[in-house]
Amino acid sequence: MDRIYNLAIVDDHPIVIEGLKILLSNIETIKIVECFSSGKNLFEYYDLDKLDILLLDIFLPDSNGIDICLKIKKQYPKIIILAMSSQSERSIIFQMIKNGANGYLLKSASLDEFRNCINNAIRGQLAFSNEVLGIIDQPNLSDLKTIPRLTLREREILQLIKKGKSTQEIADTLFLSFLTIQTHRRNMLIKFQVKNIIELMNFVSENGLL
Amino acid sequence: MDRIYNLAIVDDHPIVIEGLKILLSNIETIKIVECFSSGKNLFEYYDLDKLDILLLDIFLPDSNGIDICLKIKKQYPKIIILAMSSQSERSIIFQMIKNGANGYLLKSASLDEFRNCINNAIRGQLAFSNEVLGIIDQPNLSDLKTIPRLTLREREILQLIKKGKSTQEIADTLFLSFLTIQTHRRNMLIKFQVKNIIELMNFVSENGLL
DNA sequence: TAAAAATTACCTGATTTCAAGTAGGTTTTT
DNA sequence: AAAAACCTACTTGAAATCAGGTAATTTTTA
Repeated sequence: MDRIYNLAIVDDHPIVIEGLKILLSNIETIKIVECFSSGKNLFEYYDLDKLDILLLDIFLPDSNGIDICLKIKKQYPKIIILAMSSQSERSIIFQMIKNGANGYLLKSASLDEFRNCINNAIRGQLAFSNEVLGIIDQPNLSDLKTIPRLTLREREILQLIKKGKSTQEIADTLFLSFLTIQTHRRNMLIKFQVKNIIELMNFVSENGLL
Repeated sequence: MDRIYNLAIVDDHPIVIEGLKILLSNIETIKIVECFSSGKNLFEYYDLDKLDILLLDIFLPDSNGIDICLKIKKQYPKIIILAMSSQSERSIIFQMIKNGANGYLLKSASLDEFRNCINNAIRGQLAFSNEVLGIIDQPNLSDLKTIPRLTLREREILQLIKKGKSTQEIADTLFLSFLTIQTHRRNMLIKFQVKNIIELMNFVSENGLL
């Protein structure tokens, strides 16, 4: 447990990198070897196989942490990947874990949480910041049951609903009967088990449909 | 120009605050007097009139930088306010300037940009980070009309609407009459000139209210 | 302290959405 | 070719939202 871990950061916010540097300078077992501002920069790095830990932002200008995580883990399974994000979308957290991430922390986490998560991840645990734990804790049925997929028409109608169009307006733009649109709306409410359009919109955006 | 400027930071990301501290430690004319993690914490501060500069995050847990900026500028017009955000919604930038902000910088800005903006703002200039300048350049008519701000109650109700709650459910959770909620809903539709809740939700999220 | 804004709550009536069921025709899959 | 899924469209009726107006009380601001 005495070895020095080589750590790299991927984040497009220089100010965040600066903060992380300070934070990590207090941990003697860690050495920051490189900071990247995009996924491209990361993959261009010549010495990836020397890395032990990767702090990975989810939202990046040219890519996203979810895909990067999968790619890195495939090639270098030993690298410990800690996902960071300022948002806490439930499904993103799960996708990240599914892709092999060793932890997930919100940028709003305290400095202590950051330190703890990094240390725990080194010890081989799955590490989450407190707020993330809270999100994971609430068992969400939608994690278990497969998400029904949208048909072509449904997607089309959903896009118009999202723009704030009423049933009548949708019927007019698609040259369909008002009643047909009503049926599609109802089918979607049933299929996604929600009780109104807003819940439907939430479900759709949370699960990246559309 | 030799004086020391008292600076405060409002940001709910400890890691960002840490980074800013380091960044600002290189500027001799600036002294960080306080860091706040929410709008509430800021307004509870006893010594606001001693502040010269405020670095203000737009997205905060309890409020938003746009409202905070207006309120601060009204009471303490001399305080230099620099808005920070990780997103670059055009209308938010303009709203911020309209409310008296002295600059706007993206958190993805380089450390030099941060430094320059702060220095320029001190010199009395409107300071923008490069990417923000690019966004401002494309003229857009909808920037002119002021976006009405939400009252406390409205925000509260809007948050419940966003969760998919019906008028009756909102009335129950807030211990108010069904009719009162209806009135608030209607007021919001009128005030933001939209025709239904979905358009309202869109408007709100596009403009970073809530 | 007076004026303005916000919060609460009511009424009436139109419009829209939601719920449940049916059903014929088309497209896709097995 | 049959089965399954999809798209279309209807009926009836309940529930929720939207639109317009009024108004008293409380809080905030000038």
